[in-house]
Amino acid sequence: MADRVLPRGFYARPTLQVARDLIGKTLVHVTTSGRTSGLIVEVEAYIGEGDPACHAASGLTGRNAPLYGRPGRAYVYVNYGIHHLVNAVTEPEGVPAAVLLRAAEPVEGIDLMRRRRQTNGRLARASSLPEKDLCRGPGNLTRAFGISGAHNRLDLCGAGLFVEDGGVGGEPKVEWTPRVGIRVGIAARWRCAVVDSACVSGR
DNA sequence: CGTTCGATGCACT
DNA sequence: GTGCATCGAACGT
Repeated sequence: MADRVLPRGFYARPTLQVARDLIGKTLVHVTTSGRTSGLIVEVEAYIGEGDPACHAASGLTGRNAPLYGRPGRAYVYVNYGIHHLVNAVTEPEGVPAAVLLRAAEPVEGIDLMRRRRQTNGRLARASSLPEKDLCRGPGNLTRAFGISGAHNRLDLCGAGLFVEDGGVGGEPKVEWTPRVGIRVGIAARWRCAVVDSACVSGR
């Protein structure tokens, strides 16, 4: 297949540009259980120590170190004790910033996603989920894709977990809104989402 | 419809 | 000990 994996140079740019350009791209995770992929429809930017909502707001710590590292790597952490959230590290190395992947439209491995959603985690559902909800919300996305703490610092420019150039038709129409679920830094409109996508998480 | 709230791990103070 | 970049069940209206 053609090598459509986004190169490191894609991530080593201003975070808002990376966020915008990730919309419509394809997130792919290949495991022994199978291949899952989906179109990215919602992201959020977290930019630098001056951003109060960014994990780097208090400077370098053991947890947020990946934010300061190479662009194009994954920053995965646990929040609320039960959800893994995945980010793509951006900007040149040394600048702590990333794009949070919040929602995707399932493309490949939908049965596998559904199985992961139903069997993984403490909040498993008994009934079968609508396809559009499988990767709706950052916690749901990581569960459907089988992304866990083991993926922290993983290079997104290699094999396994990566983002591909979608090559799908025209550019989707997007909107910029305040970020969701945070208590500080709500003024910045750094959430980018596809307008009218059923797979975008709402408020 | 709407809002509230418990689950749950761990980094940080 | 505190506070989350969440989710969905369980309520109330």
